[in-house]
Amino acid sequence: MTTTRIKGFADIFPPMSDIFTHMENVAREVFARCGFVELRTPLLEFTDLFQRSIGEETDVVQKEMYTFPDRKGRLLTLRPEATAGVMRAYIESGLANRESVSRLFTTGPMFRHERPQKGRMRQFHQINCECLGSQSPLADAELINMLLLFLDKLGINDVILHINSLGCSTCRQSYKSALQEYLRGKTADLLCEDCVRRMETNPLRVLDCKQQGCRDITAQAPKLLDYNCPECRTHFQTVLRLLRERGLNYELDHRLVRGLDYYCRTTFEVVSNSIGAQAAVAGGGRYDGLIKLLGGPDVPGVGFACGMERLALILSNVHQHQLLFYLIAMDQTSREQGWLLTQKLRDGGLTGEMNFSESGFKGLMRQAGKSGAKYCLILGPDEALQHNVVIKNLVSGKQECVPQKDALQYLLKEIHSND
RNA sequence: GCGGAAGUAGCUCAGUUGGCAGAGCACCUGGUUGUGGCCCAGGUGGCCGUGGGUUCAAGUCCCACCUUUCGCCCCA
Repeated sequence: MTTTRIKGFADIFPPMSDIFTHMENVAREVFARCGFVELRTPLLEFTDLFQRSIGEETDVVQKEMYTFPDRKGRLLTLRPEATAGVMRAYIESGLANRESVSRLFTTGPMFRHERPQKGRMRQFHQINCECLGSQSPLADAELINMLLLFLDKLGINDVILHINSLGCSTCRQSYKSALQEYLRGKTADLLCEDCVRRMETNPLRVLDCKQQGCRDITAQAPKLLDYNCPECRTHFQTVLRLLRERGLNYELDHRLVRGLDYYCRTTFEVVSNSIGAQAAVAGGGRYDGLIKLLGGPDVPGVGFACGMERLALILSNVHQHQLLFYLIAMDQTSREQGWLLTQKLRDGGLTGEMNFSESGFKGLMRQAGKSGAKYCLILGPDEALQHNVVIKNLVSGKQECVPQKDALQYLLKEIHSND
C-alpha cells in the first residue's frame, strides 16, 4: 500500500504554485501601498480562542474544526480562519498601546473538515486583511476598495460585490425579534427542516437559505436595513456613498448575513459566477465587539478574507516562469564547461537551465525548443576546445559562436536590443 | 454529515450480449554523423482505483471500501 495524500489536502505544482506566488506578490504590493504590514500567526491555537470568537453555535465550530489534545491534554485546533489568531496576537502584544490604528494582513493555510468539492479543500489558503482601531466608515470603504483593487490587479473583474448591514448589537437584536415574529406567523411546513430549527437558534440564517420555499417566505420578510438605528444607517450610507464616488459597483443584498457570529454593521462578499457552487471568492465585514470579547481593549475592527484556491480557479492568464537560456552540451568535457558557464550566467542575473543528460544532439535540441527559452547555448567538443559557445536565438533561428567569457555580455546586449 | 456521477497508459478518453488491453495527444528513437518547432516511420509505457464475490472466463455483472467530481449543508 503506497502512502497517499490526506483527503482534501493538495500538493500544489506548477503552474498552480506559480499562480499562488503571483497572487501573494500582487497582494503584498497593493496592501503595502495602503499601509498594511504583514503579520504571521501560528497555525495552531487553543481551541477556546475559536469557540469564543467564531461562535459556539456556528457550523465551523460545531463540526468543521481539526481539534485534538496535546501531550498535556489541552485542546488545540488547526486554525479554521485567520481573524481570531490575529486578534489574539494583537491583544497579546499590546499593539493597541503603541498605535491607534493597525493595518495588518496575513496569508497562509486554513483547515476545515468539510466534504471536499471544487473550490473547497480541507486545507485551503487565504489572504486576510484587518483594519483595527477605527470605527469610521472610511475604514470599511478603504478595505473594500483595496480588495477590489487587488482583484483588479490580478485581472479579475467579472465579479460582483454584495453588501449589506447587520446593524449594531442593539438594532440587530430588535430585528431578530421582528424576523422571528414574522416567521412564526407563517405555517411551519412552508419552511425547510433546517430553517424551522434556525428560526429559534439563529433566525438570521433563514435569510440565506437556498430552498425555494424558504426564499419565497423571506422575500416578504422585514429587512435588516429598516431596523438599523440612525447611527448604523448613517455609517452604512457613508460606506455606500464612498464606493459610488470611487466608481465601484455593488449590489445591496438583504439576505447577506454570513456565518460567523462576530460580524456587525457592514458585511460584504465578492462572488464569481464562473467557478461553480462555491462562488464566494472573498468575504468580510465589521466586527466591533470582537477584541473586547476576547479580553482585549474595546477596539473596533473591520476585515476580509480572500480564498486563494477560488481566485486561482478564475485566473486565466497563467503566470509562467520564463527561461532566457537553455544550455545543451554533447560530451563530458563540454558538459562540465557548460555547467560552469550556466552558473556564471546566473550570477550575472540571467534565468536559465542546463540539460544534464547524455541524449543525442537532436534530442537535446528538441528539449531546448520545448523549454520555451529564447536562446539555446550549444557546447560540443569543438567549442569546448576553443572555450567558445554557440548562442542560437530560437525565435529567429540566428546563431553565433562567441567566447564563453563574452557570453554574458552578448546575451545582455541581445536582450537590450530587442526591447 | 446527506444525495447523484465517475475512476482503463503521463493527459483526454473508447472498449459491443462477459471472450487476447485500445486510440489520440505527450514522451523516447530514427529519417538528418552537430541544429528544435512541421512532416514521416518505429518504440517505451497498464495490478483496467482497492478488496471480496459470481463465472470455464470479469475492464465489463454483484457487494464493500477508497478517491475524485457535481450538488446540498456551510463557507474563502
